[in-house]
Amino acid sequence: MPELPEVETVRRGLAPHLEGQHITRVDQRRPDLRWPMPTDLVQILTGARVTTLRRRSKYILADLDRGPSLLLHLGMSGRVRIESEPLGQFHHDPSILPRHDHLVLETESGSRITLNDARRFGAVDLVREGEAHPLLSGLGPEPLSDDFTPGRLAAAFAGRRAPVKALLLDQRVVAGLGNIYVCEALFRAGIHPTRAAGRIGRDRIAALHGAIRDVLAEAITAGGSSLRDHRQTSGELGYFQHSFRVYGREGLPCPRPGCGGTVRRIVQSGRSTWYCPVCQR
DNA sequence: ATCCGGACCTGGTCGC
DNA sequence: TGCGACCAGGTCCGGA
Repeated sequence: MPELPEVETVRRGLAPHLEGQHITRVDQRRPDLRWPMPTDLVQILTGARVTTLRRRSKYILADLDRGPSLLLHLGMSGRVRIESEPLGQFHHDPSILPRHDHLVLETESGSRITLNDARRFGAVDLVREGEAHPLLSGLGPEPLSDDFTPGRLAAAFAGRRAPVKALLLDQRVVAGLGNIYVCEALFRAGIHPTRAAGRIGRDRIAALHGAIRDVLAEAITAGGSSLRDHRQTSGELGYFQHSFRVYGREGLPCPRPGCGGTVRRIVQSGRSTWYCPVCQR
């Protein structure tokens, strides 16, 4: 489900409940999600203190005061639930069925953190110190960091005949984008999603670079608003879904003033793409 | 090397 | 109300 902004929102929601806290109890309810969880997961986590919660791409990393870091990925349907009330008194969201609660952490301050993932495309793993973890080692630059530059994007696009949409979904090119924010960034940059990446001019790549940063930053801000309102800490889309300009808006008018186009949906390598055929070229 | 389609899962929605 | 078809925010893998 979650792309970079949703994962960042989950991280921010989780941080006050985890950072500095000892994990007092761990309940692992199945051996695997997409892959097997480490056999020593419960042993490593129980009694450990979380020092820092970080995010890399769509992964949340909890550094521990002992040994490895905990790695979480929410896949398509992963959610995190935070409960501070004792069991039994908590009136939880009925849309999150306890049926798919796979991992539960309790902290010394009494928070209970539950990973729920119906489709089980998510992942839980440990990253040993100094290890080049296979899920992390191939990742491209963090889009909101200084590592992500127009030049680097241009270099990744050079000579490539694949549609620009496919390359933006490739986590080796830039990390953290998914279907939604790729559609939204291409719309903002006025670039047609089927255009061969290698045939986009430098100025338009620079515009795309800016659009990627803008849309992610705005979505994170909106996620933060959701957090302050206690609307969502779980990985669901926050307020920003009301700001989508093309995603999911087939048949609606293009929001660009004066454009007059109609948002279209096509399918590219099995996934829906929404765009405006008039102002995206 | 690059590109694409299929695979992994469950649940929600829509049309009949 | 029931049932099948189709769709979904990710990403790894294998074959062309």
